[in-house]
Amino acid sequence: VTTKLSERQAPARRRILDTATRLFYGEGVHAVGIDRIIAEAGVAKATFYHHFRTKDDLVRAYLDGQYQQQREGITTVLASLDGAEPREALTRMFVAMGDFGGRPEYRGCAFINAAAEYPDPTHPVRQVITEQRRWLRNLLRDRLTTLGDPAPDRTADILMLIRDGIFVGADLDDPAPLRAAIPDAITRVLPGQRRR
Amino acid sequence: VTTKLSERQAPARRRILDTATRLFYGEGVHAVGIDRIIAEAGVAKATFYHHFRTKDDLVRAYLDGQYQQQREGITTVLASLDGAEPREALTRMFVAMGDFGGRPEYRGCAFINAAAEYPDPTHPVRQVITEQRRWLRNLLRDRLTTLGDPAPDRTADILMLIRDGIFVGADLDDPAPLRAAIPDAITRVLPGQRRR
Amino acid sequence: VTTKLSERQAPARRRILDTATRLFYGEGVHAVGIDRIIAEAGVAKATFYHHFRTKDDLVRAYLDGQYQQQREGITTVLASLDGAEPREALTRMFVAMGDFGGRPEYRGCAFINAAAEYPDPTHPVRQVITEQRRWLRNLLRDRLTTLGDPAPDRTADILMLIRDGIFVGADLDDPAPLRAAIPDAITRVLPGQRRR
Amino acid sequence: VTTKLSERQAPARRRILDTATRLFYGEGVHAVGIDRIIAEAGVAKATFYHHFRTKDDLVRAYLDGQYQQQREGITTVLASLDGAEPREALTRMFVAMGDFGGRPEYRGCAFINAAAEYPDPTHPVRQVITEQRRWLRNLLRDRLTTLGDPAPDRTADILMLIRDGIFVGADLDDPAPLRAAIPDAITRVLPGQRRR
DNA sequence: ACTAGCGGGACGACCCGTTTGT
DNA sequence: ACAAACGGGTCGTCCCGCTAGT
Repeated sequence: VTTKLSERQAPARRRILDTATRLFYGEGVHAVGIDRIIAEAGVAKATFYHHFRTKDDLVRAYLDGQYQQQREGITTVLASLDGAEPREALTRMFVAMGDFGGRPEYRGCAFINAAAEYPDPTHPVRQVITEQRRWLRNLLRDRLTTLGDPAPDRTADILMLIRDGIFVGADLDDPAPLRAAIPDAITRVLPGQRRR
Repeated sequence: VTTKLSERQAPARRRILDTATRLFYGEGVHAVGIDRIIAEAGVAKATFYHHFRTKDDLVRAYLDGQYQQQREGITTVLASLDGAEPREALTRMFVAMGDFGGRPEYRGCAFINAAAEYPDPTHPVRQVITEQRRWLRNLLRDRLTTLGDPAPDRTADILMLIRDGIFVGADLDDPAPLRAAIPDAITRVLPGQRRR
Repeated sequence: VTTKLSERQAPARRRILDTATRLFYGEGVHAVGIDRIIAEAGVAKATFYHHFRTKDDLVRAYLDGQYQQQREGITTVLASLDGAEPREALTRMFVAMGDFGGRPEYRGCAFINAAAEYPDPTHPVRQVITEQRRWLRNLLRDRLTTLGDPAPDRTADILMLIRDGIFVGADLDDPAPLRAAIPDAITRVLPGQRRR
Repeated sequence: VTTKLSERQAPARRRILDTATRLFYGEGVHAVGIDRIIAEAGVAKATFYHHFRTKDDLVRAYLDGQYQQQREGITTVLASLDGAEPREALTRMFVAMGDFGGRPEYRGCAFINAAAEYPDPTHPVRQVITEQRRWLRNLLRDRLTTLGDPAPDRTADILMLIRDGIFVGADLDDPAPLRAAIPDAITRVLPGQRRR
């Protein structure tokens, strides 16, 4: 007569983290209190503090989750582009970012937004952000190296500018023209191609 | 025999706004309470609420100030570049942004940071941000038109990406390589110039 | 070049008292702050505190004014009923109370309402209320004596019940049936008249 | 060996409501702050806001409690008068009101007092008051019908006047003569009885 | 592992009545 | 007549800890 685990609802930790992700991303970290999270996750306070020592721990877990999701997302995109021409693949990757920014629930880059609320660069939360950025920059640089860019570090830095610009602009401006500009931007920035 | 107004300390409103600017920019809006602002500004609570109806009003005033300062800053830079070649002037403008991002007290773009804490796009605070962005994009587009860019709107969109990327990256990454990449980025993005 | 007093708007003290009367009666004493009164009266704070030492002083003045107005009102009604049969005059007086309670801006008896906000029976505000009630009861008793009531004190007490009931009920219940009941109530309560 | 729930001290919600009832009734709603209530109830603020979403919610609960108490009180009185002559029972009921008004801690009618602090007739607090009054009036009318009153609605309206007069006067005037007048008042008001 | 409830105390924004100086 | 100052008050929310019970 006991409910099997497989039939039970998502375990408490998952529910907490999912709820926190939704609320933190949608409304900001400081704007969402623990009480609201536990209420919407349907768990008791003690349960929350059993799984997360403090709110900041939860914020870290939230960003860790975002980091992993982003890696999986980009990995998937790149896998689907396996046969494509390298330059084309890179462009498609940035277009995918634009697509992401065009979704109705889009609310900016979780990392950039979190950084705005955690000014102290030594804060653990910031470390996740730093790690995510390093990972992405390395990925770009490796791709550029493969692609034969004579200055892959430099181009990677520039592509990072574009990336941040996309994530910020898709939130603050009209995403339509911005997304339309992405392939052009990548083309201009990548080396060795005649223009116009 | 009465103290002249000019000799008195900065009037209350100024002190409040200056303090708020320093704290909001340095630590985030939600992270700074009214009590702290009035304490550091050395004014009474009633005085604060005499000058600003609500905290959001103060936030608006803070961003309005940032907007104006930014306009003045860019105007000054452009004035000092009056004789320069248009393409060069534009590059210098972006380099100046990088310089701004290299300052020790730099903490990101006040507008992007504020947007992260005000998710609701209809909020008055967001309107200041929207206005600032429109102003900058128009300025860029006009410059590009003067410069003979065949697609000034498109290039302006791309330059906005670069701008946001600079302001974000200068906060989240090592600003040195980022700043070094700026002239290159502008060169690549601007039209009609042979590359490499 | 000085504006003649006769040309000026209502003097400050009057404007303050009128505004306070409107707001205190309409929204309650505790619910209305000094700031609001001076704003709506269009006077400076210093002016306010020049005319009234404290808020409680203003409340007293407000109730004094209500007291006087009520006396004048009743005096006027009675004067207009000078020739009427005494019993009829008394009835008319209570009907007039009901009429007062039927006005759209009616919000209950100023004295009863004020007493609800000033529980301490020794408070100056309460003394105005006590005085008003004594005055009215005496007036009723004298009328009843004139009218030949063998127990004027007793009947006055009962008529006071009716009065308070009218002022309370006209605010809390539908005033229409209440007002219709008034002449009947007086008839039943007054002595020596056959019924039905 | 664990303390049974029944042996523990009164649960938080009860303590809060009891304290609020005492203070709201004794000093007025606006005059009593949340902080004072939680201090005297010995609960934490979070506990308070766990049980009552806002202060107004507590005020509603306070009046709901008064309403129920009053119903129980009157029901008890009527039960104890079960065999009595109907007219006598009604008189006794009003005498009981007077007794209530004669108690040292008496501070007026909780409903009338609350209405004075909540001018807006659409406010939830007012709805409790309206309900209480409808209930009482209906009870009186039913009694009068039973008693053979040819105009039970009219007499009920008049008895409501008396009721309000008692509750107001017992607070604002000397309760002694007022209480002495009650049986006489009821006699005069009830139909069909020779007088004097 | 999870729940309900409670305690604690600092802090959030905002308003109170009052006084002073220009 | 205005602006500023003052100190404490309003209601409400913050994050976090703890106990008792399932």
